[in-house]
Amino acid sequence: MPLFCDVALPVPLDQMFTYAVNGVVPVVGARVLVPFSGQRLMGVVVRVHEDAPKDDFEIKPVQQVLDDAALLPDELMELARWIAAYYVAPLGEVLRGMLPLGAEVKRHVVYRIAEAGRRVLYEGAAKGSSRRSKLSVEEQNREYSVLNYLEDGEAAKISALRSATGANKSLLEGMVRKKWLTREALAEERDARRLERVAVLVRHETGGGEEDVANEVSGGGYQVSGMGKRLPRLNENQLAVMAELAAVGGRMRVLDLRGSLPGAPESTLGTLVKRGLVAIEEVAEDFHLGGVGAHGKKHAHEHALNEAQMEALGTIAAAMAKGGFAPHLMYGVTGSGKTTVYFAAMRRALDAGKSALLLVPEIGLTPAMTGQLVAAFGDEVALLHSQLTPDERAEQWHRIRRGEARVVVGTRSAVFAPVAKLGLIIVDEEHDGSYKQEETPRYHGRDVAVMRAKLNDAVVVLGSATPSLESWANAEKGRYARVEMRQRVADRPLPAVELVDMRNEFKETGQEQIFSRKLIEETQATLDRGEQVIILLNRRGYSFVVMCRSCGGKIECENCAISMTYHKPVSGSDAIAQPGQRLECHYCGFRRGVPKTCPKCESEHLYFLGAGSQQGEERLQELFPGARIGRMDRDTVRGRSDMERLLSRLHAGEINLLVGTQMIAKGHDIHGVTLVGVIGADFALGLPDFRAAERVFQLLTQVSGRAGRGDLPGKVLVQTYHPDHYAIQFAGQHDYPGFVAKELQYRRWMHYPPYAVLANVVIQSEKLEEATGWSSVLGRWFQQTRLEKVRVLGPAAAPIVRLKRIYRYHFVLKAERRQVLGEALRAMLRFADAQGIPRRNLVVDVDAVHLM
DNA sequence: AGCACGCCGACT
DNA sequence: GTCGGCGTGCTC
Repeated sequence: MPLFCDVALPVPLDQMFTYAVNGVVPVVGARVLVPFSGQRLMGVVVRVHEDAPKDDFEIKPVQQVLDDAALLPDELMELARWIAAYYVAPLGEVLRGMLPLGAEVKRHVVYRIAEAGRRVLYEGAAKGSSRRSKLSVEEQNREYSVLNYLEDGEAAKISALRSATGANKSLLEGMVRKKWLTREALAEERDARRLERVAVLVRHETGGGEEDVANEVSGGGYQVSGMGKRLPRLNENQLAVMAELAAVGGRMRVLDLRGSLPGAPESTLGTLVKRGLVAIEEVAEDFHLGGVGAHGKKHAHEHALNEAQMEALGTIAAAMAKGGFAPHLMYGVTGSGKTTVYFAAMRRALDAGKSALLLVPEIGLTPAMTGQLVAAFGDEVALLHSQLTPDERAEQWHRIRRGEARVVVGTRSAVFAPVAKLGLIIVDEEHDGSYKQEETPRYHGRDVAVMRAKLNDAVVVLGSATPSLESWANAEKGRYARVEMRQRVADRPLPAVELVDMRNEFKETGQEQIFSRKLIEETQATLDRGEQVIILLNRRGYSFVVMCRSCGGKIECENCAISMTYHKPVSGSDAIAQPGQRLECHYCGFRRGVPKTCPKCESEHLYFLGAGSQQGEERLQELFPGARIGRMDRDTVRGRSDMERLLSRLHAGEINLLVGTQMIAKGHDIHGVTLVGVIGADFALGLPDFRAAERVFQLLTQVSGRAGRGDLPGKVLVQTYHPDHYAIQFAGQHDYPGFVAKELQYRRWMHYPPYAVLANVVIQSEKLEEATGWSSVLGRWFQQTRLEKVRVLGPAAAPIVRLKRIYRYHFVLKAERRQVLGEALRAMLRFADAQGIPRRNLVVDVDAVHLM
């Protein structure tokens, strides 16, 4: 009986591939290595069966079965299938996102000498270099030495060839094209854990005696003998290394060895290895909780819970005790102590023998929370965040899979953590846009969390001070139980919010200023009282538009239809066109110098518009020369440690005035802050985005929440050009329910989520004609098929019509029911396929968050 | 996506 | 005549 297995491969193709099983029969959920279009790929087995495929394509055999048990449990396989169907994404790509094990299968290319290569080697040697060749003599020599190196017929990796001959990839590829070499792709399994180098003393038999090198060295001998031959004397450094190794029993981590002998040069060990006295072994590193310091915070569970927190915990705990799927929406104002409840609920889950998952937004994995987690859960916690290397990620993944970590905290993809006996999932700041993955598979971490809880009969808690309208509507419909905390802890008041009408400010002062008189005045007063100020200036860089006075054009990125942002050199002076300054595209990263004249009309009258955080900082420095100013944006915070440093300086009071982009709005708990200034947060209200009001409301509320978290009450000043807009008004009154009621009304009228399900379909191509042509082909199809109960808007140019050199047009599909939407999308993809529109040029984004 | 294959212009 | 650059089509 022939056996076949269907394998999901990480390629953008909506199908499985059938392979013949030879030898080991893989189980569903195991990884296999298979040949695929001249490559070797890792895939996941989704079905094992005996049905020979009808179509006669060549059935290739599975090359290697990598797991003898399912690496992904049934439950996660089911979740993967759900995601693939829901988000109209290939299952193989979904699975690739779930397994962080890219590190385990290392793909590499090996080269082997070919017949033609041998001929060149033997005949060409006499002929000398070909005159015809465009290559330099040096490169020809290099090619020759590559052939020489490979003469024995063994395959070699590029790294070996590079170090032996100095050949680079393009040289080797050139030789493959000339058919001098053949190339093979290999994929081999590797231990996922990080390897560390250990130095080991090599034992040598010395004559017939029992003595070995270690004894001789530690016994004070100055001569080392090996294999009966006398070796040259060792120098001091070498002896020190030998002695150190002998002293600890002959084995030591290379890292530690360096640490204990700081004086010895790096090369010493290498010399000893060459002489055969020391060997280097690579062993899997023991687990280290990478980079997590103990941030000596009090144990979270030691905090006494207040009444509202107890009630919230009670509801969640009761649901856990009862068992079964139970989704909750936890609406708690900023500063109401949601984190404390999360921790207590997670503790309950552990106590009940279950495990718990806490999802946080990208920036949310703050040092403070990390410290609290370690304090509360010790080494039972596994952290999965964006800054782990693939190896570290895999290491954490395996710890979780083995059941060593029952509390998992992480960003979006942590929702796939392979925990057993899942009892509780918490999604912190569930409204946060970073839960949406902006590449295939375009899943929403929050929604996947709810689905996973459902598949696991677990409790899920979506927490926020500004819940998404989708979640709020679900609570209204009774699908989610509601948990509310409307008071701040310790009865602290929410900050008073004052709006500053910038239109009046302009009328009265006659000039455009970043900071209003009111904000300057209040800032000064706050600093004078020894308190701290946070100012949100929601744009990076110095000026976000460079305009030409003559033609009115803006300087755009070469690759994108986007204005470039001006960044001042760090130690800049006031003068404008100086070297070192640059324009930067915040979408593709393209940089250029600042031109002297307009690229379009050559006019010299360029001017810089729109203040970003960099300019804000500079202005603040002028206004408050005595202030200790810090800036927090993507330019000053690159890694977690930068954020950590800024926050701890803020905590310590080393900074008393912090300016930054929206990353300052998220979750930080700094007690000395009593004034928050908000600049340009209402800019988004002018954008053609149906979620603009929701975003602005969330941002205002979140940043306001940074004020008055200590003993002193806080105040918020919002500078706005839209003081009457309901998002601004309701945010000023801390009236989330009021805002939601109004916004839901608008969404209902406009048939937008949560009253409709929506998908964005982007048609993209580097060639404008392709993008427009395919768009109209699809547009005509949509018109003709008149899909039932689906509204189609478009085709239209996407809001950013060109991004990274790719032209983009889009449709927005709206439907009342999800099923209908999914069918429409699949029908569209089938049509597109029949029309020969390549799948990679179509992006389907179900529940799109940005319609960019 | 990534790879092989094949057509075509450039160079000798 | 080769070399190598890129467009096309397929992948169990």
